[in-house]
Amino acid sequence: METKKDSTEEKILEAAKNVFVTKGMDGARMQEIADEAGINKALLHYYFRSKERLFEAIFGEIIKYAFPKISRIIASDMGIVNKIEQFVDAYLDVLMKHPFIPGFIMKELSRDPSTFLKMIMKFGFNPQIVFTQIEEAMNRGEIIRMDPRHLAVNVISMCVFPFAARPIVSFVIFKEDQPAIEKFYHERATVIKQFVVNAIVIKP
Amino acid sequence: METKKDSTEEKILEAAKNVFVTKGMDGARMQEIADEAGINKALLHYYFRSKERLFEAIFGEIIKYAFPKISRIIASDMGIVNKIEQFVDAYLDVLMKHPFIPGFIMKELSRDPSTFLKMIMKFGFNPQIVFTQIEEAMNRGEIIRMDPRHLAVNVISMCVFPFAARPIVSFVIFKEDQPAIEKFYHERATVIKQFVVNAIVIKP
DNA sequence: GTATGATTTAACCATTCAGTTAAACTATCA
DNA sequence: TGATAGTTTAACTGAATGGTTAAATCATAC
Repeated sequence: METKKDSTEEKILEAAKNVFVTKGMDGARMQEIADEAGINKALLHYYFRSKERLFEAIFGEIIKYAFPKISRIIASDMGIVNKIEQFVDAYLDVLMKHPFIPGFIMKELSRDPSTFLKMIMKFGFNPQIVFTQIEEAMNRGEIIRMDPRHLAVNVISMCVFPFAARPIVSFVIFKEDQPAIEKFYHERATVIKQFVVNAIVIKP
Repeated sequence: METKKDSTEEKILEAAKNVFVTKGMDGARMQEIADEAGINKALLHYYFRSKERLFEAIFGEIIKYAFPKISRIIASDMGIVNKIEQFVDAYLDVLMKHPFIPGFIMKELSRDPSTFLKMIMKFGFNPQIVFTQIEEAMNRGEIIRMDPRHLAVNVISMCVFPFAARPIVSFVIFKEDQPAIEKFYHERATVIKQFVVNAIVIKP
């Protein structure tokens, strides 16, 4: 019984993810989720008692992706430039696989900040570690002087924002030319790394 | 007779903006808007017949801010580096005055992309102009070679994203230390300009 | 074959919410 | 004074929606 994972439950989770991600908690309709999962409302409630519970299931799942084992990269003891490059690669990799995450998080963030920030705390990464490391590199003259917090925000912005604003980017720049869009997003990692290195690394 | 602007209507618009901006179209409640405006639901419908109409009024207003007279800067014939710097200054200025805009747009974008993209079209700025100018500067060896579209996305990302993700930034980095947050956001323009110049300008 | 759990059907309940209505009240203007 | 626009109060309608329920059906295992 249920050798892999219960197929219906997975269908529900998949459908719920799609609907919640595009419509948000408020906009999502249980009926729509049921339809998309190819079942009926009764069965949907049979699996997940309430909309609230279903949402939390999805939400937790997504957060796990959003703040991934990148902590490990951050905590590692490699050089800062190397570390930034690995961070960008790892983060872009996650985003390419789950491009809807930024949009979803932005939406739910203002709706209910408290539960969200609680979630973040659980992953409790300490940015101070990176900030200190950046400052040391500056003192050694490896990279230019700048507020480490601004540097971090710059890097993360360039990684995340294009996914949050994907519809605008794809419409304004690419007129919905799908293959070109795909290509563009695949190039992001390389471009960002190059851009950051150019901006901060001091050549001897 | 309404010498300035009808005070009640303005109270409504102000209240509606606040509610729509934090809750989104779906999450917003007419009752809440009425309460926040210090009036009752009946009067609210007396001024704006429906939630739709009220939302559209707010939406149009906000879009006007979001895509401001920056077009003029883009179309001007100053040098590209200068132009980027002026763009960043102007854009950050708008964002500092209306910091809620990015979050709002992100939310409503996935809910109803069509009406939104229609709005954008109206402002019909042609990014191709800037792209061409960037390429010319590259050919003259003023700035390094890179896909102009990536450059544009990088700059805009660094400008906009911190506002869209403001709650996270202020929580993770600043632990809600308001004055520090304010200071940080005021520094953004200078930091971004410096960062971009470092990244792309070729020193002779 | 029968028991059990999964699934459907379809009706239903309770609540929330946008929007309406009518009546009364207030202030202002003419 | 009386007309008029703005405003309140309070009750209501109607639709959408989350959630429940009971009975019927289907599949599978025992």
